Formats: sequence, structure tokens, C-alpha cells
Amino acid sequence: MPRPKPTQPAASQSKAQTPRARRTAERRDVILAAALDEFSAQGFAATRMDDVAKRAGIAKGTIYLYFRDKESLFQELIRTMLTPVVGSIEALRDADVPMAVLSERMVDLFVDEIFSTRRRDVIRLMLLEGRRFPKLAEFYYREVLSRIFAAMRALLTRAADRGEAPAALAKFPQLLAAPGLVAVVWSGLFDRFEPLDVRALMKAHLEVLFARRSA
Amino acid sequence: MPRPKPTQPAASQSKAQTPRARRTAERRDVILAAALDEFSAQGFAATRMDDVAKRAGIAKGTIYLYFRDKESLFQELIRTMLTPVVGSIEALRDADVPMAVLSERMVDLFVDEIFSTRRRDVIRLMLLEGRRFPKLAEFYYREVLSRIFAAMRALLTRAADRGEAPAALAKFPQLLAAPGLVAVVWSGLFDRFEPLDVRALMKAHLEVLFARRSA
Amino acid sequence: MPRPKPTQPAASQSKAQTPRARRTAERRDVILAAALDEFSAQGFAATRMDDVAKRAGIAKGTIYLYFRDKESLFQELIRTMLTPVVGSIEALRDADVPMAVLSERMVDLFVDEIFSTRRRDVIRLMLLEGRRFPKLAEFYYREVLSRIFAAMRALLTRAADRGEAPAALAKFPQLLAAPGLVAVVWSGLFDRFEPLDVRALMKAHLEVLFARRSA
Amino acid sequence: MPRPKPTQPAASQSKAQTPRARRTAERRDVILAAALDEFSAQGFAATRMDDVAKRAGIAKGTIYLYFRDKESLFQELIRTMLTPVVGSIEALRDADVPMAVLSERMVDLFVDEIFSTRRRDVIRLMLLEGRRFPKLAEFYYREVLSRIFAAMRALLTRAADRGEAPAALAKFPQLLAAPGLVAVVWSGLFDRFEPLDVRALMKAHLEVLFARRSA
DNA sequence: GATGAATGAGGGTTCATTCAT
DNA sequence: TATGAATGAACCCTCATTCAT
Repeated sequence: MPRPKPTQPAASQSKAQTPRARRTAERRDVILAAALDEFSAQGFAATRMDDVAKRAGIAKGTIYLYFRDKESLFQELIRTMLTPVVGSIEALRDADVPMAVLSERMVDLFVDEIFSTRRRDVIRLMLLEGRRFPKLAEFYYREVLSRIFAAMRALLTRAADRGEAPAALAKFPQLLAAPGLVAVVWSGLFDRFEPLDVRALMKAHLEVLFARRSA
Repeated sequence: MPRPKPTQPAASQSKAQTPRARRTAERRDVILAAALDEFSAQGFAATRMDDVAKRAGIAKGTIYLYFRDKESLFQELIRTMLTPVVGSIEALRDADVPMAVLSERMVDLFVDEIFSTRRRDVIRLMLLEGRRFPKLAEFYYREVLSRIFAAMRALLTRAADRGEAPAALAKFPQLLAAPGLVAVVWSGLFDRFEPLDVRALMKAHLEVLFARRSA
Repeated sequence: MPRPKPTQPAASQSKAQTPRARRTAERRDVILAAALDEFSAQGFAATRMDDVAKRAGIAKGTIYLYFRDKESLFQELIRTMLTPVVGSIEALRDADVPMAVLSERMVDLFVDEIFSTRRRDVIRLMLLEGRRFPKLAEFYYREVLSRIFAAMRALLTRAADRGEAPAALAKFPQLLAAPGLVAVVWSGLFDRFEPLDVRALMKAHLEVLFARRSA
Repeated sequence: MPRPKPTQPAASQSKAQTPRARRTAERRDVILAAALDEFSAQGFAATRMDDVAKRAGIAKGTIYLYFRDKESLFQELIRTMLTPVVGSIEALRDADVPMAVLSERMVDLFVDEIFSTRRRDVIRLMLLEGRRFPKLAEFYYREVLSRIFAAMRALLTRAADRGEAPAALAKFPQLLAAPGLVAVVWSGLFDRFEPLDVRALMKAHLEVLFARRSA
């Protein structure tokens, strides 16, 4: 499956590839990984294609065989890495367990599948650079956020009905996600001044949210 | 009273100035305002000094009479606009009122003095560019965040002692501030897809946090 | 005697001035002195009018009341300082003394009236920057060099006739002046590596030139 | 054999190069030649990289593939062109011939290998800009001048011992070189007013210096 | 006259992108 | 495909000169 024009995302995990296709997909991934490193460290504007190439161990021109331009590289990076998370969260919604258990799973999901992976950096990039990439913001909203929030709403509504969660949460699922955002941002900027125990933060948050209330 | 070296912030609100000094301070403010507009819209790297000048209605070279370089302009912009907030929050801490009242004041403070002002944009800028301006991040942490969090901790500890707040909050004041961060980020990226009623969000958050708990 | 247009050289030593005129002439001299310092240290292109002003202790704009522009300042500086030397050399020519005595006077003239004065710097400037100021080079050739060389030729012809000097010197008075040029250039560039005893150099030179020859 | 960092001089005359390397070396030389033209005509500060590029027939950015910056280009130009001369002069010293012959060779060496080549311009540049490039002046003194003077001293001491030269010359080799300096400076400034027969000048100079003396 | 804030053309340098090999 | 030399538009900053005070 040759890539005639280097534009749309390429699933690097497609099965049954020719050796050629596998090599191509691998290269692509190497470039994306290098791009993530550089974009994360420098931001979009300050990242030089030269540096991405160097980090990927290839020539500068080669990047342009895989991605149309710098912007395209950036956008595909975000797309490629963010889509998969949604499934896990929707799975959470479908599990029928008490809030106490769910809550724990949420923490694990966030910490293990996002915060301690490169996804954390991708999310930070998205949040911070998104403004200048409206298409990207839209994609992110449509394909990621709105689906995550829909799942959360379903889950929280059910919990509220059972008296396991305050009703306000179903209206503002952002409140559930807020500390995750804090963690992501904090880790980029302030960790060196004051490290943040993210798992404890998340736990504390969920405990407060889902504590049993009087009346 | 000439400004010998265009480096340190100039109090633009000093009283009893000579006409010359007033004009100078005004110019400075005009430039800062223009810079905020441009930096907010384009980010640091993508902003052109030319555009800042044009927006300020002055010649490009003039900026350099007031700020050493682009970076300096950027950093002073952040400093100038963020420092004043701290006082308001510390004032909150010193007011001895029940949590219900305090909670309302917090919402008002955030919405009226931050979210609906240019400060919202400055905070977003800070988050966006902080990584590449470690000095700035440090300044922000030291002069703003840590002081705000200290005030919050004091306030929340007192409240916890009175049973008006969960103890976890005093440990993680970030949890109190988290929806503010959400609001700032959301307003830049997703408002056009799904507007967010920030005041309602904040209120809901504080209600959940400070709801009376059973045992 | 007000200076209506700041163009032509102003004799700062004119007599019987009004106080106003004196002040004007003084200012002019201060500027010229400052200009000499800066041009000598940085060269024409790298010297900033700002620095000249600062060194002169006046405002930048003031320079333009006395000199049309930077180039004009430079050229008048050279003109003002070089013209006076010619007279001394022509006086040498008219003195009827044996070569041994003349030779000593030449050394003194060069060392005392040129090399150890600011004129050394002016000459260096002239030689080095002259290429880009053809008018100036012409002036210097016409008003200074050609007259000095004419005087030297006369003097050397007479000496040759008396057998006190080699005939070649009258043809190439440059040979007589050459070590002066060396001294001027050396003092700007290499003195810190290897100081040059200029008086000894000049003496040695003249001794070699005017040594008694065998047949 | 890629040029990893465009900093140190590249021997453009190395043999047995790959075609790529040859092309690279050629380009480098083309740029240096263009730079020499421009720097000679305008001086360092007034020369625009644009013009160097245009004269070299390449794009402006290309220069920066071969030289770190304008200053580096300038300095390497000087270094590249002046270093080779030293050898020739040291060779003179080692030739054991009578002063009359040596004297003629000196004239030829200066006229043919310096004065009528681009080196004349490089020396003029060195003199002109040396003050603002102390490193360059030091290099020139250490690598060129001091070695030339050492060779001259050896040669002149030997000649003096044989009675073929005045002893003063060994002490001040500058006296031997002085007319060379005159020629270089004169050719830039005054040739159009009064052409100078440089070969004749040099010959006359050496004749005077090495004439047989009485006593 | 004197000031120095303001101007804006000019130039060094960077870097995304292209293209000959 | 892969390379990396080459391109040239873009942008920050400087500084000679002007002009309102």
C-alpha cells in the first residue's frame, strides 16, 4: 500500500504488510516520535525541521516524503496519538460497577494510559498550540473531547440517579476532568519547583466529588 | 525623569508625573496592549514586531525605546499583568466569613477579575510559552502561583477545621483552581463548538467541593 | 559670525569673537574631539552618532546643528586637523642647514608634532577610510601630501647635489616618509604585541638614508 | 567528507576529492573571491551579504552554509590569503646568495606575489579593519608578521656581518618593509592623482639600503 | 539653540521547502 | 527512496536623521 501523496494519517499498525510497507510505516513512526519530542520541548513555532530530522536520524528532505509540511506533521502527530484513548473511556462507561470502583479505574486509566505516556505531551501540545490550528481543535473536539464527555455524562447521570454522584457533575463533566488538565499543565511548567503527586491528586479529587453527602 | 534603560517595568499609574513622563508611560501601555493582542492571537514566535507596532500605531523602532527586545516585551507583559491578582486573593484569605460567602466571592473574583479580562489571555500565554521561558515560569510560580496557593491553603485549612471543607483541598489547592484552568483553556479552543457558562461551572464546582458531607 | 548652514569648516581659533561665537566654536571642537575618539576606535562605519554625542556630552540632535551628517563630520574632522602640519614641513625646507641637522629636525617634527598627537589618529583614519571618501582623498593629496612631497623633493634635491643624500630619494620622497607610515599603522594594530620605539626607528631610518657612501 | 560546521578554513586545494567535495571547495572559493571584491571596495561594515552573494552568483542563504557569519567570512578570507606568503619569505632567508641578488628577489617577491595580486587588497583590509578585529590582528601578527620579521632579521643579521647591510636594519626590519606598506596604501588612495611605479620604488629603496658605505 | 523621542529604511540571519543527484 | 545543498522570503533589530518641544 504505497502512500501516493503524503497527506492523510497512516495506520502504522496495519497488518499483513509487504516488507516495503512495513519499512515505510516504521519510518513514519520514527519521524512522528522525533516530532513529538521536539514539539513538546520547543513548541510548534520554535521547532526546526532540521532538529526533527536529526533526532529521527534521517535527512531533512526525507520528512517531506512522509508529511506535506511542518503543519501537516504537527496535525498528524496529534491525530495519530489522541484517537485511541477514546475507546478506553467508553469502555469505562459500559462497565456496570459501583462508583467507588469506577473511580479507582478512572484514576488508573488517566495515570497509566495518559499521564505516564507520551500522550500527556500530545495533550499538552494540543491544548497549548490548538488555537492556531482551528482544524485540529475541531478534530480534537469532535473526535475526542465530545465523545469522552458524552461517555462521562452517561456514566455520571447513572451515578447521580443512584445517589453516588452530585448532579452537577453530569452537567459539567469538565469538573471531573479538570485535575487531569491541571496535572498535564503542571508537569510541563512547575514540576521542577514543586513536584506534584498526580495519582494522589486524582484520588483526592474523586474522593471529594463522590463523597457521601448529607441530605 | 528619563527612562535610562528600557528594562524594568514602569509603573504606568504613578501620580504627579511631568507631562513627558505621562506620555512615556502611556506609550508603554499602548505597546503592552498591542503586544497582548498580537501575542494572544499568534503566540510568541509567530508575532511580528511589525504588527505590534502597527497595532500600537507607532513605528517599529519605537518599541525598542521601551523594551529591550521581543522577549523582554513578552516577559514584561506577563509580569505587569499577573502580579496585581495576587493581592486580591490574599485579601480573600484575610476575610473572616463563612465558606458559603467566601465561595461566592471566589467565583466573582475569578470571573470578574480574571476570566472576563485580558488576564485570561495572559494566563493562557503564560501556559503556552512558559516552557520556553523558564525564567518566566519561575517568576510565575514564585510570585503568583505559590503565593496564591499559600493563601488558599491557609483559607482551606481554616475551613476544614470548621468542617466547612474537605481536608484534601488544603493539601491540593490545585483542586480548587482546576476549573479556572479548564475555563481558560476551553475559552481559547472549544468555545465555538460548545460555549461554556463559566460562572455556572465555577459555582457548581464550589458547591460540590463545599457541600455538607455526612459524617 | 553665525553659521547659517553647517557645512564648511569653521576656524575655531578665529580672533575677536562674540561670546556666542566662541561658545559655538567650542562646541564644535568638543564634537570634533569626540568624533576623533570614536572614529579612531571604531572606524567610520562602526561609529554611532549616539556615541559621539555621549562622549561629547551633548544630545544627539545637537551634532546636526554643527555638521550636516555623519560623513560631513568625518570629512571636516580630517580637514581641520591635517592642514596645519604642512606649514611646519615647508619651513623645514627653507632652513639652510646640513643634512645631519635637518635629519634630526625631521625626526622631532614627526615624533612631536604628529606621532605623539591626535594627528597620528587622524592620519590613520585618512589612510584607512580614505578609499570610501574620494573627495577626502583628493583633498588630502592636493592640500597635504603633494605639498609635503614638493617640499621634500626640493630639500632632497639640494641635499643630493651636495652629496648628502642619495639621488633616488628626490625621486621617491615616499621613501623618506615610509617609516612614518609604518609607525602610524603599527601603533594602531600591533603595539600591544610588540611595542615600537618610534623615535629610534625614525633615527635609524634617516641614518641609513643619509649615511656617507663610498664613491 | 561533509563539512560539519562551517568554521575552520578548508583547504580548497586538497587533491583527490570526491566530486561533491570538489564542488564544495569550489563554492567556498567563489564566495571568498566575491567577499574579497566587496570587502575591498566597501570595507567590512559597508559590505552587504546580499552583494557578496550576488557577486558570487548564489543565494544569500548559501553563504551561511560555508561561513558562520559575516565576521567569520571576513576573518577566514584574511587567514586563507595571507598565510601562504610567509613560506616564500622564509625561503628567501634560506637562500645563501649575495645581497645584490637577494635584493632583487625581494623586489620580485613583493611585486609579483603580493602587490600585483589580490593579496594587496587583503593586506589593506587587514590594516583597515584590524583594530576592530583584535583576534585577527593577533593572528596576523603571530602567524604572518612576526614570522616574516624573524626571517628578515636572520637574513639581515647575516648580511650585516658580511658588511652588506647596515646593522640598524636587523634591529628594525620594519624599515625594509616600509615601502611595501607605502605602496599598498598609495595604490588605494592616490594612484589616480599620481601613479606610483612600485617596482622602481622598491628597487630604489633597496639600493639605498644596501649601497656600499664608506668607513 | 538644545533636546531626545520617534521614525523607518536597511541588513544580518534563520529556516521551511525544493530539487538535483 | 533518500539525501542535504541550495534557495529566498521573512523578521528582528540598529541607527542615521528628523522634528516637536
